[in-house]
Amino acid sequence: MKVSELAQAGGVTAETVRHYTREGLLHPQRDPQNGYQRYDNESLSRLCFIQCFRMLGFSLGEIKGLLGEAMQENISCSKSQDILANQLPQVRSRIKEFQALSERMDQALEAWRDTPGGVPTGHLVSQLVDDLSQPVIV
Amino acid sequence: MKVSELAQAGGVTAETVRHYTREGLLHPQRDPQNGYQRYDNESLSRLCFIQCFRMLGFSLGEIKGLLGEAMQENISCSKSQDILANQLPQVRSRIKEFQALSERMDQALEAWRDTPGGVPTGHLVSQLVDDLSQPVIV
DNA sequence: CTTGACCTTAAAGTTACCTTCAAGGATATG
DNA sequence: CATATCCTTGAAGGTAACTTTAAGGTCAAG
Repeated sequence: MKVSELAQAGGVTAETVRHYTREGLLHPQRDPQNGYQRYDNESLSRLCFIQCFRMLGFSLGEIKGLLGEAMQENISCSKSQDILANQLPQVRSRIKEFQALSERMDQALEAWRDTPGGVPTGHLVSQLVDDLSQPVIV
Repeated sequence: MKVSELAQAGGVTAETVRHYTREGLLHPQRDPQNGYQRYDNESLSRLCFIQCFRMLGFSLGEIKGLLGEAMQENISCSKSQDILANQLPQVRSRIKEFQALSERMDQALEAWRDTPGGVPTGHLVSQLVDDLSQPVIV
C-alpha cells in the first residue's frame, strides 16, 4: 500500500499517516524502485488500533508504547501490560462517559426528530443547553 | 465561585477555566476587593455544556457561537440553529462511533475480567490489538 | 509576620495534527 | 513524446486547545 491508500483504508489523511510514521508508530518499507513508503496490512491494523486508543484519550506516546511491544509475538509484554493495567480504570470510565453522553445527546436530540423539517427551533436549542448542563460523570 | 472551585465542580483544571474565559466562553465578574474572577451557577452550566460539545468534536469557536446566542432567552437563535442543523448528522454519526467503540472495547476488555489478578497477559494484549484492528465505522 | 496555598497576567511551551513549500517521479491524453 | 495532472518526498510553518512558566498580589493559619 502507498501512503494515501493506507490513509483512505484507515479513514485518515495521508499527512496523518506520515505523521504517525515520523513518530515511529508505523514502520513502512521502502520501495527500492522509487523510494516510496510501502505499508502492509499490519500497518492498517496498527492504524485502526491507534484510532481506537486516540478516541479513548491515549497520547501517541502511550500508544507507541503499547504497539511497540504488543505486536511482538512474545508472551511477556510487561510494558504493555503495565500501561494497560494502569489505564484500564480510566478506559472503563471513559467508555462509561461516552455511553452516558450518547444517551443524553440522543434524548436531547430526539425532541428535534419530529419538528417541522427536522430543524431545531430556538427554544429547543435552549432546551438542549439545559439538558446538557449537568456535570459529566467523572 | 472562584476559578478553582468552578474548575473542581466541572471536572477540569483551573487553567482550562481561565482558557475558556480568555476565549470568551465564560463571563465571570470581578471581585472589586481583590480583582479575582467570580463565577456563578450559569458558568457551571456553560462549562458542562462545553464539555459535552467538546467530546462531540465541536471547536471552542463553534461552542462559543452556540452559547453566545442559546443562552439568550430570545426565540430566534438563528445562528445556533444553523450551527446545530449543519452539525447534526456528524453529531449523530459521532455518537454511533462512540457506541460502537464502547461495545468493542467492552468486549475486548471482558476477556481480562476473569484473568488471575485481573491483569492482562501478553497474549491478551495482542488479542486486544487484533480485536480492535478493524476500521472504525466512518 | 511569615509561610503556604491560593489568585492575577502575559508569554512561552506541548501535543497532535494540518498546510504549504520546492523538487521530483508516475501515469493519461493529445 | 510532450504536457498535464497526480503522486511522492522532506522540511518548515501554522493551528487548536491546552499547559507551563514567571513574576507578582491576596489571604488564612500558626
